[in-house]
Amino acid sequence: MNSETYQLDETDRRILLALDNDPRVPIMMLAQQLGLARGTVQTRLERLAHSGALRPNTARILPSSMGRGVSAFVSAELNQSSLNEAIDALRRIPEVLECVAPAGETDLLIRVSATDPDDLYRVSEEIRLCPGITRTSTSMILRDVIPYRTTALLSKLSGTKN
Amino acid sequence: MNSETYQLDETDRRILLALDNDPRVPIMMLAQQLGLARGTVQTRLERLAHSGALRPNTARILPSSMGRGVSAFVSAELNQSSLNEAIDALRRIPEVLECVAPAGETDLLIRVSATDPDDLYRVSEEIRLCPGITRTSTSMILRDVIPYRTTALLSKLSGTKN
DNA sequence: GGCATGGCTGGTCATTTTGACTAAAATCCT
DNA sequence: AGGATTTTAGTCAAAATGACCAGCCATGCC
Repeated sequence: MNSETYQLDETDRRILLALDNDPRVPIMMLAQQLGLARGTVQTRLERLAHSGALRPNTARILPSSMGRGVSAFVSAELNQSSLNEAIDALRRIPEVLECVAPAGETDLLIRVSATDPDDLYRVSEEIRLCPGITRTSTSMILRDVIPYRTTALLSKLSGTKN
Repeated sequence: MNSETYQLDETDRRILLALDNDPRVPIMMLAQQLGLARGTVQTRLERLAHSGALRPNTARILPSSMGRGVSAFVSAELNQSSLNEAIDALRRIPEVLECVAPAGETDLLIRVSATDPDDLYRVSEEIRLCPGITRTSTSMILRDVIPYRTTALLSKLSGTKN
């Protein structure tokens, strides 16, 4: 179910783009707006929901609306042997919004959010204390220049066979 | 409309958490599941939609489902005077999914996605050629350890006054 | 060529949901 | 305490939903 990710086709993309503003528009509106039969849209929506191609809905929530006005990237080096413990520990910190493993010197790049600089300090301390983490370096995000988006990619793909 | 971000309250958070799996559940189900009146949920949903607290729906789409299996962070240094031109140029590259300005040596941290390493090279070239960008350094994301989430934060807040 | 498959269409049906609107009760704020 | 705001619980007509269906058209396979 997770081995090969579901690939969106042109119709999926059109539906998703049409849902961009309001994910709750009635299926019939979608259908006529896209020139599809209602049943088709209904089927696609159902399929999409189970496809694993979408993050959970709460991934749409901006940290700032939860009183977390301060964001930062924490890069961490770690004791390679205890990677999994470190990840588990990180997962248990609510302020850890995201974590990736990049190639290069830093082993983990962690995105955190906090209420204020003081709180940010607390969170990065908490990260530093995770088992297996040997060194961290925090850099605050000064500005959210382009917020996460896929719209441009979606549109680019549109008009292509696949 | 953008100066002060809307702050979610406890009810908003409960609604959003309940919507996490399926953003299209009927309002009545939500209402009875949460022990609220239908009208309340209806009002909150409408308010939420206009609050600016949520990213567009397409932000839920995983790049992998668009045939973009390769992700990377590109850090860029730039000629400070032409910041805005650089940003505009970046915005016009569909593969640029996100961009933040962190404190520290790198001026911009850019998240990109590509179909394969070759394509990634092409994209980073395209970034390097943006006006005002003087130097870039690309590091591929080997693993998506914790995908973007706010659920933990939402739950943490629950049970608090605000 | 002939056939099965899968997806889309356009139609039906009974049931449920929606949006808009009440008035009254509860809650919040100062 | 008093006013403002929110929530409740109720109504209504109109619309959407989910679950069907048979027909049609591509596609791929033997």
